[in-house]
Amino acid sequence: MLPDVAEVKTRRGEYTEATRRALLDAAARLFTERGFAKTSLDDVAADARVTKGAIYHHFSSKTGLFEVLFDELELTENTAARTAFEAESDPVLGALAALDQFLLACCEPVYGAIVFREAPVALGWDGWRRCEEKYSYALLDDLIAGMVDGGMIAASMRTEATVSVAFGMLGAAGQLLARTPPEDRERVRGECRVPFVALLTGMSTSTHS
Amino acid sequence: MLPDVAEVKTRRGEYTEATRRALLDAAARLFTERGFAKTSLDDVAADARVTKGAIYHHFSSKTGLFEVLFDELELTENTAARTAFEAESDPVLGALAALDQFLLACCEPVYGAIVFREAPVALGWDGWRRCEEKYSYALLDDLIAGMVDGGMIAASMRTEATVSVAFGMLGAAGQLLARTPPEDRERVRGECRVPFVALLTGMSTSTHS
DNA sequence: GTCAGGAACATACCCGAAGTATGTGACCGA
DNA sequence: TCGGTCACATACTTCGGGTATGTTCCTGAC
Repeated sequence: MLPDVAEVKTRRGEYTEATRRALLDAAARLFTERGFAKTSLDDVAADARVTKGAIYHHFSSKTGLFEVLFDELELTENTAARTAFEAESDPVLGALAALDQFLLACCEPVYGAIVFREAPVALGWDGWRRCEEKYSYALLDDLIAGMVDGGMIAASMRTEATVSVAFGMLGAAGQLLARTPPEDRERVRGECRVPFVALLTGMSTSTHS
Repeated sequence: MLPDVAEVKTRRGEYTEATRRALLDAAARLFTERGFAKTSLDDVAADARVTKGAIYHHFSSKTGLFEVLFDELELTENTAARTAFEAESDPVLGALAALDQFLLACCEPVYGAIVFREAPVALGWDGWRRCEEKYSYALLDDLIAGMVDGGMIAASMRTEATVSVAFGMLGAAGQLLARTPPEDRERVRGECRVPFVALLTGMSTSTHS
């Protein structure tokens, strides 16, 4: 690593952590701008002012690098959404609060691009789903369970299919927002809420199949 | 091309069409089994008993080959779904008929795998969406328009966001079905219908945002 | 104090796969 | 029959992910 901005000489660990951070930041930028497939590891390394050796020292592979980045983003966002959910006493209001938190996060360009646009490409659909099982799938499952236990929706809704389809909705909304020019995001975000509200309404009234 | 099974010597055009067909069939098989990324063009060529030169003679690139395959599958399926939709006089029943046709097609392993599992990987998310605009997006748009015009749902539903989110639902259901072992498909297909019915129900009753 | 050892990278190389350039035989119209 | 073009095959280039190895610096043990 070129010591061009190395004013502070502290402990070694801080240096290596800085390198790791620089790599993750560079990857986030380039993957968001050019896409995962069209970004080479040399590009990422150059952007972080290191070489490819540093990448393979800190991460297992290109996919591994992406996965760490993915986990970072999804952990913070998912925690925020879960917090919003649990802050409400009513599960339906909690679900809406979590939804709003999610849609808001998708307006931030990096999150939507990495988690919903690039992740299927980088990890494959199976890998993507595997990674999401800790986050969105788990949250959706809890969310639906809460509404079922509260008697708001029918128990027949608590299936893997419902969770998958709901996740598909979130993904589509996220990608749409990530692609929408900033000046239109507020409007589109409101429009995205509509089908979710309709789904919740339909779930609570329809007890038949 | 090795003339090992060249019993019938007919016109040249039929030979070349047979080669093209063989390439598309081989691609469909291998992309479905191994995935797009893990299938090389040499593999496809070998499976069709030709070489890579034949591929680049008939198609523009690996992506181009996939796109032709995608268009073929999506054209037939989309036509069937549209036919099912237009056969019903009531738009809501028509939408359900189209949905059932779609879910049924997803149980056929090639369609679901190519159109929903591999397409985002092969074409990137933007390219996928671009290709789908002719098919699923257009059909969903007409479908929603029909329900709005018939007064079944609020006009506020007719937005790009609703179409996108509905497409995300279909995609998720399709991928789930494509991944589900054959013996469970019937059950899962029924479970997949539930959130769609709930969405339609919710749309028709909720006139507020 | 020094010396072994490992952490944190850099450098050089390998290899698979997409894409390209060129060769070749067969057919077809003139 | 002869030039041209179609329908491929063959040989080559390029690019990028991954690996193997070198190098420097710090750290801790004696």
